[in-house]
This record gives sequence, structure tokens and C-alpha cells, in this order.
Amino acid sequence: MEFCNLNVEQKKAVEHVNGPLLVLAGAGSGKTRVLTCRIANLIKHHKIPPWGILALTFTNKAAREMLQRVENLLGEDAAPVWLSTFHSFCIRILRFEAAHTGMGNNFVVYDDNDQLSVYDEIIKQLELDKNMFSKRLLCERISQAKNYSLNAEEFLRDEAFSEVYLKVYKLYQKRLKQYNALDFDDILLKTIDLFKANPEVLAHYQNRFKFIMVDEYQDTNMAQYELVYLLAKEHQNLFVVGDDDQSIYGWRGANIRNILEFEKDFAGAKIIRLEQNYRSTDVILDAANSVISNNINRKKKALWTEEKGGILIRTYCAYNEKDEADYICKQILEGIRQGQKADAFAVLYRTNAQSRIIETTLAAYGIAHQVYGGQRFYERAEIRDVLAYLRLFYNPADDIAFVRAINTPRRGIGNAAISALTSIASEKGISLYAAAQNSQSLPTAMYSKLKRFTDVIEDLSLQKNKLGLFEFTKKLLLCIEYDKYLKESKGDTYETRLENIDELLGSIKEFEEGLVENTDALGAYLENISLVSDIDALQEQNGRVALMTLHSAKGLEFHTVFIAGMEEGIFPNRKSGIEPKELEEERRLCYVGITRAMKALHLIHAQQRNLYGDFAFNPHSRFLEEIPDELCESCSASSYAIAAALKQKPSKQVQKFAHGGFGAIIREKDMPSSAAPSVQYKEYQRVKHAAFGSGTVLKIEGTGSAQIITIDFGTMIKKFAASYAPIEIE
DNA sequence: ACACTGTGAGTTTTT
DNA sequence: CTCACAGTGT
Repeated sequence: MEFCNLNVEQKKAVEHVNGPLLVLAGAGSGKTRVLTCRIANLIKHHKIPPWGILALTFTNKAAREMLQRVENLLGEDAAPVWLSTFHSFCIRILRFEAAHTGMGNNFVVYDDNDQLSVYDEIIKQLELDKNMFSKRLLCERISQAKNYSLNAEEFLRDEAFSEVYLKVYKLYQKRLKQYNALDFDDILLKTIDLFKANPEVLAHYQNRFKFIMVDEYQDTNMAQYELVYLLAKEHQNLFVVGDDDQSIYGWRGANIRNILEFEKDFAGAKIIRLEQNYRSTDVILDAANSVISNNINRKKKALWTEEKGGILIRTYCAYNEKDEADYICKQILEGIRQGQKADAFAVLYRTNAQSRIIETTLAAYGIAHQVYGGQRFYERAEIRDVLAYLRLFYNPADDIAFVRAINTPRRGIGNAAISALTSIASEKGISLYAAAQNSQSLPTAMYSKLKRFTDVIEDLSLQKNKLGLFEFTKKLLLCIEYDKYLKESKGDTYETRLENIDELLGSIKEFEEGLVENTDALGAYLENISLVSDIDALQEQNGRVALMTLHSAKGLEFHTVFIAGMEEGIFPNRKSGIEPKELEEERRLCYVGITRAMKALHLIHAQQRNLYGDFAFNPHSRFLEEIPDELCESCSASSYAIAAALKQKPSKQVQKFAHGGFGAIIREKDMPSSAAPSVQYKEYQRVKHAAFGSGTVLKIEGTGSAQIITIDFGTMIKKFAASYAPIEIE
């Protein structure tokens, strides 16, 4: 195609028109380019109407990116292409076909937290033994049943304690229906039900979407597979792109069989392999190929690049996790000194718990960084509080939202009142909110408290339509005196929480401004946030080192990548590692990690690691063994670093070989002063920081390892932990 | 109804 | 170690 610069294989894929095709796209092989160019090609050269094309992705970020690129290629013609995530596609169908679903079009989406609350209720109602059937366990098993097979009941029947699970499952589904809510699994399953129960509806969409494309096909679960199968079976124009070697969500129901058996599922399917990589050096690709070749269950392929050679992979054997973090920081500082931007670096790890020490160490070194993942914005308590109110306005049948809202801020309404309302509600077959409105029969004290709440809600309801969503939410916060509640709640978190609320308001405002007129802003907003994640907000080139789990890193690339915790038990994780199938998934995760790196890769393991307050001595990861020695340059914590970690005085003769970064040998004066005998700083003293250059000491606070010094670099003023920062006296 | 305290579990989380 | 949650005590 004239507007894409494509290699031979990419070109074949882009020019494919009819019939099923699997594109096995290795990491960094230009799969997004292939997807977007094919869409453009279909429209421009084959006169396929844009509204006849459906492209499905897993993340909003991927959908946005693809849409952007298709727009760049096609301009306005791109607008009618349906390009969205599986879940938003299904929600659109379900709302549009509400007449056939029996659910109405104002259902809400329940996330994990809401699900757990539902299971809480069920445990109470069925009087289950919480130690045996925790809400977590129930939620996990039942979600798994819904994900893994299309017949959850049948799946659960094979389980131990199947009667309990079946009972819970049925009650759970009944509750969601009552609350007019769908969980993430249901969004897909209900769409499949809709299509199966209404062949004429299915036929309509089959005829509309004659060309279907799926991104990250290796991550599809059985429901997604079934959905795609149904939609594509009439015309068989199914174009899927994926990499079985990057299938890392098996534990969430993704079924690698879908990609491995694509040719069986769709007769006459062709396969095109994209093996030329445009991201990484030869060294990095050789390492990745070598590791992944240890997996049996895969489609054979090998990435290659025209860019021969490259910096050797650094394996570093740290003394402990602190030394690991120090190593990472020093390498980054050295890179920055050589002119790199902080956002060229990423630190990847297997578990979120590992991020903490790296984070604090980066902060101590004064390196700008950003942690992705971990606690999510919309899961924060204060955010969920406000959302509970908004949800209640949108859908008064949402009992989960009601329970949260009614006693936040505290209104003296506790378990006793909730139980009373629950009996009224189940007796009359109404929602808890409706029960609260009809609670005259309850004791006067209770009734008046409930009345006060429903009055506030009804008052606000009247204003809901007069005000925009942003103004309404501000009014809501005022009416319930939320600020006062935050101030009164203990702890020093008031300011952070208030900031979060401000951020929420900001997001509402921004969302509202982007809406076309006459849209139901509240419904649209609630739907939007339930389908959006933090990683969507990852901006590249934000001037910070990125910290994230290996899972979160999929799809991203960085000049230099550090993988921390390359140890047996951590990576591969001991919770996975035993079964061959799970070990293969860990290995794919390692492959994903390695292939994030463009130029430089550091693999780090620690001899000793503080784990759950105990010392662990993990052998280094088997994945390190799977990389040929000649691709690596190994170094380890010298006795100097060990001494530093032990806070002892180092012996002189070995110190100059500690931590040579980017080929440079860092000498004693560059080592952080935590290792050297403590340095005495004075105000107005001239000092030199490894990354920021020369400056003047402004202030010294505290002593010893807690000492903080403030330095004026002329263009900026920064604070450092004196014992960690790479500062020397000039 | 709420605060406090003890217990126990601690992998990953696109939607 | 450190956080979340459930159960107890006021």
C-alpha cells in the first residue's frame, strides 16, 4: 500500500481480503501497523464500507491508538469503523438490543469490589462458613467457571463442593439481575446469549460486520472466542493478530488454545508470520528466542533484526534487595549523565510488592519516577464513596451502592437498619432504596434517620436535571458534607484524599465537556469509568522512570529495561512454577519482559531478600540459565557493596570494580555516601550531584541516615537523603 | 455504632 | 514485614 512502509510479510497480511487469517506477530514486529493498514486497504482499495469493519481490542489504549492511526491514514472515512474493546462493543450491542435482552438499557457494570460485596451478602444469606468459602474464593471460582467455559453450571458441577458453588452461583446471578447490574464476565456472556437466542439479531450483525479483526488474539477467553466465532461464521472474514508467546493472562481465563488451534476452528485459515523485529538489538532478541524456545506448547517462530550486535545483557547478582535497588539507580544516573532521559528507563518486576524499595531508593537518589498499577484510582475509598452516590442516582436498584452511600458519611445507620431494610425489600420485592422510602413501619429513631437520607437524595434528584454532571457532583459533595467527613476521619490522609476528590471532579468536568449534547452524562460517565484503567493514562515521554509489573509492560517499549528479582520463587513465582503449563506462562512473561528492551537490558537477582520479614535465599532464576552466556556480561555485588549493605567499612582494594555501569567504572567517589564514612555537609557548601551537577547546600535537616539536605542547582532546588544521594563535596 | 486489636495471608489484573 | 479484615469490647 502506498501509505505504509511494509516488509514482504506485512504486505501479504495487509493485502489479505477474504477468508480467515492468523497473523503471528512477534514482539515489536509492527502488528498495529498491519492491522491499521489493512483497514485502510480494505476501504481504499476494495471499496469495503467503513461501517462494515469491526476491530476488537482488549484495552482502551490499544483501541485509541489504532483509531488514531486509522484516522491518520483515512481521515474522515475512518469514523464509521467500529473499533473498540470487547467489552464496550458488547455493552453497545446490549443497550441497543435491549428489547431482546430483558435487561433494559440502563444496567450498570459491577467491578471486582462490587462483586465481592454481593458475595458478602450471599455468604450471610446462605450462612456459609467464611473460613471455607471466603468471598474471594467464591468470586474467583465462579468467575473462572464463567470465563473458562460457556456453561458455568456444568463447569461447577465437576468441582468439589459443587452443590455449594452451584447454589452460590445461582443466587449471585439472581442478585445481579435484581440490581440491574452485569459483571465483566456477564457483559460478554449476555451478548452471546442474545445472539444465540435471537438468530435474526445475530444475522443482522453478521451481515453488517463482514470484516472482523481481533488484536491480541492470544488473550481471548472462551467467551470472546465464541463471540468472534458467532459473528464471523457466516462470512469467515476473520483476521486475527496475536503472539502465542506473549499469552500471559491464562490465569484470568485467556485460553492459548484459541490461537494454537485457529486453523482447526476456521477451515482454510492461512497463517502469516511476522518475525522481523524493529525494536530490539540482536543480542536482546537472541536472548528472548533462546528463553522462549524452552516452551513446548507453542508455534515455532524466531524473531530477527537487521540491527546486528548490541550491548551485552547485564546480569547483576546483588547482595540483597537494597543493593538491587542501588544498582538500578546508579545505572540510571549514569545513563542520565550520558544524556539519556529518565523516561528511557523502565524497571519491571513480577509482583507489586517489589516496587516499594525501588521506589523509595529512586526517590532518595532524586530520580523522577512513576509507579504504574498497584492501587487503582477508582478503587480508592473516597472515590468509591462519591461514585456510590452517583450510581444510586443513576440506578436506584443498585443495593451495593445504597449500602455504601447510606452510612458514608456516618448517619448512625448500621447493620440493624440494613437488616430491617433487607427484610422489607425481599418481602415486597423492591430495592433497598425503595424500602428506605417505605420504612414507616420501622422504629421511629431508625425511620427518621432513613428519612433524612432519602430526603437528601430526593432533594438532589430534583436538581440533577437542572445542573450539569460536574456542577451536580459538586453540589452533592456539599449536601452530604463530604469534606467535613474526610477531615474528621483519622489519619493524615485528608489532603491526599481531597486531592483525589479534586481529580475525580476534574475527570468529570473533562468528560462532560467532551460529550455531544443531549447525552445522558451520568450514565455515560459511569460506564466510562468502569471500563477504564490507570495504565490507559500512561503517557510516554513524561520524563520519569517507569515502574510496573511485567504484566503491565506488555505492549510497551523502553530504551533500557531492568528486570528485578530474577530469582526462583519470585520469577518464576513459586505460586505458579510447579505445573509445566504454569511454568510456560511464567516463561512467556519473561519473554515479554526481555522484548520490552530496545537497546539495553539488565537482569538482576539478589542473594538475600527480605521476604515477609524473613530472609529468603533464592537461587537465581532458571530463566537466566536459558540465556546463552556469550550474550551476557555478568557482575555481582563486590565485597564493597556487601559491606555497604551491611553498613560496615569496606575494604579498599575491591571497591573500584563495584557497579561498573555502561562500561564505565565507577570509583569510590561516585559511590553513595551510605557506603563511605559519613560525610559532613555544611550550609553554603559547594557540592556536586552525579545527575544534576554542581550546586550549593541550602539546608541540612536531621542526622545520620535520616539526614535530608536541600541543594540549589541554580535552575532548581532539590531535596535529597544525604546518605543515599550520589553527592560529593566539590 | 464504632474503634480497636488480633489474626492470617501475601502473584499477575487488559475489562 | 504490612495490610486487610473480622470479631470483640465499649
